[in-house]
Amino acid sequence: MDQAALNFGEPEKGAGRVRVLLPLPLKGPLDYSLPEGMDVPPPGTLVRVPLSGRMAVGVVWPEKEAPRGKTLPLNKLKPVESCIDLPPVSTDLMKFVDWVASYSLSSQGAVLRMCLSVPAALGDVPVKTHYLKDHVPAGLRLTPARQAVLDSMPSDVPQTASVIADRAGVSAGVVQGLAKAGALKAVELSVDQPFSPPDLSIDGPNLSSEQAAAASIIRDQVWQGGFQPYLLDGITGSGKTEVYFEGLIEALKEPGTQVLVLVPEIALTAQWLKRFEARFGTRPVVWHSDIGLAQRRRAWRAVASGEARVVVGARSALFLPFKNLAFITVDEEHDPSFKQEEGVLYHARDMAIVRAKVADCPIVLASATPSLETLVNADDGKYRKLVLRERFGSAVLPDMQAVDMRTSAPAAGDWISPPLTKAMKDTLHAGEQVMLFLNRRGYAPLTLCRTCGHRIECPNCTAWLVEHRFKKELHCHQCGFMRPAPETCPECKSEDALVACGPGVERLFEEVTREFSDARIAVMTSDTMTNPRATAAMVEQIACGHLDIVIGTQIVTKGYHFPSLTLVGVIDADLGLRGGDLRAGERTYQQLVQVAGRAGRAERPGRVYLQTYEPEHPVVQALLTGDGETFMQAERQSRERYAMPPFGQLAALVLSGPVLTDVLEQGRRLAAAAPAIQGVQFMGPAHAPLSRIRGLHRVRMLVHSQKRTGLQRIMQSWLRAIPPVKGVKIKIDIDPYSFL
DNA sequence: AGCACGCCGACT
DNA sequence: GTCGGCGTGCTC
Repeated sequence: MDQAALNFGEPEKGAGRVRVLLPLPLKGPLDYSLPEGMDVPPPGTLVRVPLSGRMAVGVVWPEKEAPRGKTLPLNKLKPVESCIDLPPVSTDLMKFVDWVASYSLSSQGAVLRMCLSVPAALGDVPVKTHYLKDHVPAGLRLTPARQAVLDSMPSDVPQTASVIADRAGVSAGVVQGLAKAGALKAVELSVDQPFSPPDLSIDGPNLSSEQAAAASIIRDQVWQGGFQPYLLDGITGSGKTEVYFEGLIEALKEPGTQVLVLVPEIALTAQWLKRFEARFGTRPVVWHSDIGLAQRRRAWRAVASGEARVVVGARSALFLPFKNLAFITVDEEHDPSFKQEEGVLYHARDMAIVRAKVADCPIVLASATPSLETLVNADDGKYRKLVLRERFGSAVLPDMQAVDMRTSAPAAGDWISPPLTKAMKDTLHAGEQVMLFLNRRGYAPLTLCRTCGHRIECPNCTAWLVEHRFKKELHCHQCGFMRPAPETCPECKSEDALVACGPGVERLFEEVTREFSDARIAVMTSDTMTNPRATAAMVEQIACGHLDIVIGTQIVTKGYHFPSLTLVGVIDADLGLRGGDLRAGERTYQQLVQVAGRAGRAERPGRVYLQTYEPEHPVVQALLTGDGETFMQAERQSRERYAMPPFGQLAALVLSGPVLTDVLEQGRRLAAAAPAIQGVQFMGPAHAPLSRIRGLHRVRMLVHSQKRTGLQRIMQSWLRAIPPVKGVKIKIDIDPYSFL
């Protein structure tokens, strides 16, 4: 990550002219004139401006040293319509937008769009009529109902008619009648209730000496201020959360400060929020992709005004308009979901570092299984490392064992080996819970016709349709296509010839139901946990022991804590290794450590069974011996040897379009124009592993630089020179994580 | 992202 | 003969 050049040009005077950045993927800011009598709005001001026949909201952008290109004459410019009555966007945020845009090679406007992704927040906030007591006019007929209203109303807190009526035990009409008669005063109040500030006086739990030491270092840094990243490397159950909570508290002691906690989307659970509430006496401001429109507006405005002191959010929360950001935490920093794979492609963990640098504040990256990138930065001294080695309380790490599937094979058509079955029986006997982990949704990943050999594929993608037997449907996990599960082969019309191939969690459910007929079983996947309420209910059921066996995809690896769960069975420990991309080993190791961490968190020791066909694989060995350090050291050496990230840098190009020959032609042009640069290799074009998605053909290229930084410039000058092929889109992915 | 302008099918 | 399909292209 190139953190150089966070410099910013001084604002420049241009008479009656302002540059406005719009939240659109344009080349850069547009110029507008200032109407007669309007004060020059300072950079950061939100303005409403005309744009090809409509109104748009933008931000007055600082002038760079030299305005590139030709400037339009003042009289050709459209005037700014008005300034919006909201606090101006901070200089920090503008620097951050510029930085992210130039790092990710996307337009500033596309990045700004992530900051202003709340159209509702920029308009007027809806109001609701509230009522207060007024002087009762002479001659008012005071019926018993009216009297009840006046008696039950507080004298100073405005309330809505329905609340007042409820409390008085009358209908809302009575309240409106009183208001009409002048006995009540109407006040229009925003429907957005303010967030209550965190309570810093609540006593925290007693910290272990290790936790206390780490917390005190973070607290000192927060108190002192200034940019400094920390790696908080603590095994599962070591109480990392309590440690960074201490950092939050220290930051919040200063009036007006704000703190941000970034978490993987999926980890924003009711359990996490409950924990927060216990420590701070209130809920934090929550931000993620599917909070409702009203909540979005309320949260955005509260962040912009400074009222929101603590924000917990998924990666997009990085782009909120903080006024005074004083501390950032990235929890589970290794989590691959921090990489944004659509639109502006960025890694939220890396951009959080930049955000902290711009805000000049400390940042903590927390994980039980830190990414190699972060470990290297810590070893290089860029990040300070804090280590927690003890599990909190009396909990001990689970006992891991491998099941060699070559010698302990399950019965034909089954997926659970005899040793794991036995362990499950013992665990259930002891009144404890079992979790089975299989990172595959649905019943079976492939449906095959025994007669003609036809494989049922998605019509739009090069991908098999996955059977979802609970819903009696076949789904494409790439594009969302679905169709009813057929009875006969769609190709040869044979009856009873379709067979499901390979396991999925639903199939596992079938097997478990058969083998453990009186066990209470839950399946946890994104298909069964579609809304937070259903999720919370299921989690509660498991946590209080109403379920015996949990079968889940990666969704179970994050954020949950089940006290009587003592056995974890990993159905296919090799699954993640097959893709063979550069981080396959690292990612599988991290994921399996995280699943294993679900076992035996309370006083009961846990056991983990890893079913594998390759027990001697370094990942499996690292898990069995508990020696992750040696494993990551080996990973590090191999990355260093081949100058792979973070020792070198990668950029991927994905070309896509409806006509394959056009896409290939674009690839050929790009390859032909690739510059010869020492230490930089251009690879491809080649068909992408997923060669068609949503009907678009895909071709990939990869650029590899031996140097750690600076690939952007090379990419830019290379791509600028290429004539575009119509109907072909080019996506640039700096620091790619997906190679599909 | 909108909203324009711009060339080819089913309607009064 | 028109209304309108959404395919490229521009927005100060």
